[in-house]
Amino acid sequence: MIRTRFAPSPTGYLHIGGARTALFSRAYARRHGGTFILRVEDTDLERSTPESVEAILEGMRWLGLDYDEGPYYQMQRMPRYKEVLAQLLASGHAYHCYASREEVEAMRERQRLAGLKPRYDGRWRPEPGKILPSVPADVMPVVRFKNPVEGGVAWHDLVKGTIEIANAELDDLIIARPDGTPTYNFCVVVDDWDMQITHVIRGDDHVNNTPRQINILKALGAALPLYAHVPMILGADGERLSKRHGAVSVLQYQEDGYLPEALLNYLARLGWAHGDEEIFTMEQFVEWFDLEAISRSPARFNPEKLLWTNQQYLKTADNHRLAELVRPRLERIVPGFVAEPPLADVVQLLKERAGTLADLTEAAALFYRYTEPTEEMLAAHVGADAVPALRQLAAQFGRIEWTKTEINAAIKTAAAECGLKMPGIAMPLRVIVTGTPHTPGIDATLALVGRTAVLQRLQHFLNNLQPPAA
RNA sequence: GUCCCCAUCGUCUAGAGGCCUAGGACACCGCCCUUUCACGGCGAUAACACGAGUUCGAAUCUCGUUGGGGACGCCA
Repeated sequence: MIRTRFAPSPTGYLHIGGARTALFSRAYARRHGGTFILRVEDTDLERSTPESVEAILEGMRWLGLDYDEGPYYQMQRMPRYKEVLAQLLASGHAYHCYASREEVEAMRERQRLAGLKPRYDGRWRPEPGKILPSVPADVMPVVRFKNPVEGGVAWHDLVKGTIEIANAELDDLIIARPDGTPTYNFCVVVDDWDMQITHVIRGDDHVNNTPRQINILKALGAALPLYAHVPMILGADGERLSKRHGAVSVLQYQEDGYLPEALLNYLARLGWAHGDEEIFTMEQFVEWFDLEAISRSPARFNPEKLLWTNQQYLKTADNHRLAELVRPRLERIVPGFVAEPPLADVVQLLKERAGTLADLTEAAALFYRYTEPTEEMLAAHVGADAVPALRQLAAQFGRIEWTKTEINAAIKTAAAECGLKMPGIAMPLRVIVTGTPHTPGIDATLALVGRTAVLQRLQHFLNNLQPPAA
């Protein structure tokens, strides 16, 4: 039975890198009928906040990344960690270290200066026949894991292949602070062990933690999970993705008007591919997903392709769903918003031309608030030769059946009778009725704006025409 | 600096020795469609980092170089 987990630390929002890891982790479990677990790694009291927990859960919810178990919270598992800690101490796999923080930092500084990798030198590590320094009275010790000195650690990474690291590269890491609270590498091990995680799927930045965790697992006599390290997401400049590159929070994309399935689809394609497939459903993704197919090198985040992906989803999204997504946005920008014409109809007309819900909202606003065309706009688009046709239409529009087809017919007739080509009449109408030169097809637009408003605006324009200079 | 990992169009990628005069997608450019803006259709430009091997044959295997990313916390 396959069990995977997503283990974010609540020190900020859910970012897109985390979301992708969660997506992969979940897809792998689903693919194999396994269990996907959410575990909140909140042992950093200084930085973890309940707001972050909520933001992460909210992000997962929005994306539809549901889980089968959890959320588990590490802070609620303290007794268990302390128990295992005592076990490790008792078995001689861990020891107390009284070196002060300053002392260790000085040690690291010296090593760095000497061109070495900064490592704890094991001064408090007990060895047969070794005499330890005398215990200072005023220092509370940390607990260090007694890492093997000889040999190395190797594992077959499911995305990267075999990785091998010499134990000589590792040092005795701190697994508990002076106050007794356990640290990350230790909690992860105990959790993965207790929760019987079979596949640890996580970001590339954890590769270096893996040998340490394997060593602790071995000291505990625990079975080793399989590991899969997925490459990082980089910004457009190839640097590690950060706020500097624009939105990194999943919820920011929600706010910017992206559909969750579009974001997920884009994220899935970042570092993973199934032949030439670009747009696919979550079901297909789960069916096709395979850890071995994940790319081994980091990928750059490309906002333009995300936008395109979103557009693909917008085009085929259900009108009523889109209407409900656009409604609150419209309410924000149109005072006293009333959904007449029906939002679903407006959305149907506009969704093919929008990249985001924000675009869609902006375009839809045209049907719910009217801004009179500026003088410049009129000068640019409404020639004197259009006036007769406009007069004719003002009369005609009152009589016809108010449908796209009838409106279209009336416009064509008026244009023909007044010797105008389509743009010669469509543009003036567009500008006068909507206040903007960019709208969908004029017939469909007028149909939705409604007969009353169209006639009123047209009449208003005609009434205000300056009489020709006599 | 030390260790780990990586390397195909600008970007995301297909490619697991001959199917590759390297395919798809985004972006960019051009043309078409057109009632404006879009959508859409068609087309063009564009890549196997470099150098040695192995092999009848290498984008695909090996080594090196260069470049990039990650890690080196009493953060996770």
